[in-house]
Amino acid sequence: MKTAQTAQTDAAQVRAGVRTGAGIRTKVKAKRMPREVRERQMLDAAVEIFARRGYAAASMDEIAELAGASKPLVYLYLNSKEDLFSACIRRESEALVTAVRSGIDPEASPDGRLWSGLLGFFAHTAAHPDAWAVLHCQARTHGEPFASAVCAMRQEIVDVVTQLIAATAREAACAVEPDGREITGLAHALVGAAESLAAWANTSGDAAPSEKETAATLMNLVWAGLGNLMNGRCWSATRP
Amino acid sequence: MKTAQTAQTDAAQVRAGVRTGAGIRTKVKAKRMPREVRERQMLDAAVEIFARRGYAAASMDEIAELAGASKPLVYLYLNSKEDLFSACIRRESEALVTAVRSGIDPEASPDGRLWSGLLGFFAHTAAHPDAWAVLHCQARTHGEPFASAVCAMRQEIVDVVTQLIAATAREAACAVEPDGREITGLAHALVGAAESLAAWANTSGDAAPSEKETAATLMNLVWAGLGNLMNGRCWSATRP
Amino acid sequence: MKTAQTAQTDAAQVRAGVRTGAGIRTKVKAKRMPREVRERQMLDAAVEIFARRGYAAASMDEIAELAGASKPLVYLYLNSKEDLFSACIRRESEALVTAVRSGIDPEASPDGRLWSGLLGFFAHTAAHPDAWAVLHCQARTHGEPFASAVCAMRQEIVDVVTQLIAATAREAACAVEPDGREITGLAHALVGAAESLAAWANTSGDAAPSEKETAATLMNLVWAGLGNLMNGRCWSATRP
Amino acid sequence: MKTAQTAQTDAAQVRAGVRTGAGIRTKVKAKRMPREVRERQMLDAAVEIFARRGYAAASMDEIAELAGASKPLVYLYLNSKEDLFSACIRRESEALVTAVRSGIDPEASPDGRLWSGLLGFFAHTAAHPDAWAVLHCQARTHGEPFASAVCAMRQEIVDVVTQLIAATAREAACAVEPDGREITGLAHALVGAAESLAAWANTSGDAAPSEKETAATLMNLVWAGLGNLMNGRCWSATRP
DNA sequence: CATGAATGAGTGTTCATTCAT
DNA sequence: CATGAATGAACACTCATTCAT
Repeated sequence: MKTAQTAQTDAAQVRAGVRTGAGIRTKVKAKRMPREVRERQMLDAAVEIFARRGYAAASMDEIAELAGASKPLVYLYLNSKEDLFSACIRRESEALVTAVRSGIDPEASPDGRLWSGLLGFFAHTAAHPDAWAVLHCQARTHGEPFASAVCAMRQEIVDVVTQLIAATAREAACAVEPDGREITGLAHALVGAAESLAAWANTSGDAAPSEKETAATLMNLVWAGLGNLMNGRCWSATRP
Repeated sequence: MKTAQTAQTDAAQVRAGVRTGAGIRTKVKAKRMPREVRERQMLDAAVEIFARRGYAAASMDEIAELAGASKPLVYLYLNSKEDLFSACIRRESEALVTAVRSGIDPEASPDGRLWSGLLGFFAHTAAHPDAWAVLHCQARTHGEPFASAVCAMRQEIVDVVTQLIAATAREAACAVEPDGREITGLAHALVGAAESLAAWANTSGDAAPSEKETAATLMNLVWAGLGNLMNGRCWSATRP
Repeated sequence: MKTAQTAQTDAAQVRAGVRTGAGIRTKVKAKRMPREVRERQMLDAAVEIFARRGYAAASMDEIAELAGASKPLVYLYLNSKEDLFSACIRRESEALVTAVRSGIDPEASPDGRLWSGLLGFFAHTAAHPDAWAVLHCQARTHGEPFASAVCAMRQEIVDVVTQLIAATAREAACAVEPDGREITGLAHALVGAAESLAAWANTSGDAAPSEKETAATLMNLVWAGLGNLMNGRCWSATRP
Repeated sequence: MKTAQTAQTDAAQVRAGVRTGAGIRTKVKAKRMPREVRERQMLDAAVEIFARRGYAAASMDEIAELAGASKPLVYLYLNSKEDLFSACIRRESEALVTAVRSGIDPEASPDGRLWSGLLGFFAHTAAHPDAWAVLHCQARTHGEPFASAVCAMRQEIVDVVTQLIAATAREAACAVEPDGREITGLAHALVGAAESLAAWANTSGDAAPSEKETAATLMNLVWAGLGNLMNGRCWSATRP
């Protein structure tokens, strides 16, 4: 009977340790699993390899092996190396944006909302360093289709931050309504700072700061400035 | 007369626009130039191609063509792809550090010095986006020799910023001596914010803010926070 | 019917004669053959090209084409030019040693054994002139790994000859035990003479002597001298 | 004044030790020498490099450097790598044939003439191992023009030996007039044996036998057989 | 004639991708 | 669907050769 067979096959699942270069992950060699699952495994493997080797140096052989699938199957499901890379970027972009969005507590105070958004960002990038490496370092340097996908994701985050800052301004009934353009600039600066900190934290090895520390560093750096700006107080270059 | 004709032909050295893939630059096809000049052209071309395609995907053929030289000549002068990449990193690192250092007016006040340093960094990265892409995105993801070279450069800039902040702290007779690790984090955040702003400014088309405006945005965002930090005042998450 | 047509086409696999440079061999272009067979074809082609052009001048392209396969397949199976050359040497060495060994009738008299050994050596080198060219001319002039492999093979043959001569000496109850170094020299002389005769026979066209005649010529030339040496009788330069 | 200048230049002749790979020779860098001398230096260098690296792997740069001349001059005098190689073969072939011919004492007895011819051959190949390596190993494996040049040289030597054997037969008033074809075969065998012994002696390093020893080995091997043949006594395969 | 800038043509090697079984 | 045979197209790198100065 099919059920019994499947059960048996499941029980006898081959679990083999694989070492690919400095690879540590364990490859699960199981036959006949639903496409959805297989595809996820392929994307997992691809993200890992792309992060480790870079887009161009990553080999489809290695990805297929790490995914525990045959190369023709990878092509059947994901068409080409480019499409595979695109799929990685799409999945990881969405995951990151979701993590940031869902980290924000809409009931919190303005600074609390910014804080929780940052915390979501840093927690996600710390938990998925390969994904972050792909998005931050690989995707932007390998041709238009990839770069613009990442750009769109970035824009989404910038929008979130922009709305956060605008809301802050409104709630503070601030003296000077800052213009939209300046707010967008501030959002870009904030996101850039966060990205840079995330990359730094991920590559700091053992001495990496916790997500809370990283987020606090950034809040310390910018919150006072944001508050000043909301009240029309500017730093002025006394001696340009 | 033949002599005159030849002279004329020589004088009217062929200047042909070339399009290599998405290439836009104009290649100057001039034969027999001193090694120094050719080498600079090669580095220029290499930086551009490395930025556009990434280290691994960049082809020596394309670099040579863009440099207006043949591949063997590139190898004669620069030995190998690795060496060429190293040479790019070295040259661009030094240029960037020099730009930042020489932008700082040592007579200025602490905030003025930070302002002018940012402005220098900013102006340079905006003027040489390819160089910055190579340093920031490529060099760190392609093996030790490159990564450490970039790391050294980054450290120099962080040092500059660190000294700036430290000087600020001293002049402010600040209550709390900030620790080195936190300063490094702040420097990374600053650099990331600056980079992001630069990219945003570069892609804003007509409405692009001037470098001074961009730098002012960043100063507004961070100067107050830096001041607070120097005095031991932190933002605290009231509702974590 | 389409099925029938396809079947026919499959059955009538394209057999095309190819001329590569001065190539004469007929290449069999058959797709999808077992690895073992393809590998043998590759080695055949490699031996031919290495013999014709020399190790350094032989191109993997030409070898692949003559083998009726693509270059990547050659690399998949044989890894590199060096490994391919090694494989050739190994295969041909073993074949030659086997030919010599299996040609010797252990029941025969000493001279009969030498005769049959020569005949075996001779027949093999005449039948596989490319293989002999690779072993004799190429392998020794291209670096240690190759040289020592050929050296080992040569030693095996010298050993065979040595044992033959030693047996002769024993049976003849010879007066003087010849030293090993001299025997090695004699073996080299014999091999050189045999090789030279083989080449001469090969290029004599219609008037070419049979292998047996050639072998007889050599036996006539050396047997008496060998017998003398075994008995301590030397030719002496009466007038140096 | 020109004379003074030249004198000065001559006095300041650069004498630089060069190390090319395992190279040991000392390069004499002298300007303005007669073409004949320069050409000889070039051929010397070429023979050395061709022997050390093989024809294909030898680089014109290295040859020019070892010859102490500029590359364009090498091309001016010798046209191309092929022509240079041909010139080497021609010069060394002639030298070898001359050495063999002039070594033979026409007054000597038959065996004395053979002996002295062999001695000349072995002495020359031992004194010029690079030349012999080029003739024996390189020239025959790099295409028709070279192979046939060497073949012609070889034929000259075979002719010399053939005449020697024929003269021997005549002088011995031998019982059976051996036919010309058999004598030619014997000559080929002899020459091949000598070649093989020369190569062996040259590659034996420190333990290399002297020329007299080598020649004696060969005489011991063949003289008795030759004598027998001249008298119609053949070895016969008792048990073929 | 030396110097050194310059290159066309080719080398060994790799990899994404396909297809028959 | 896994297996493995098969390849087109490219890539880094080298070298004999030329020519202006």
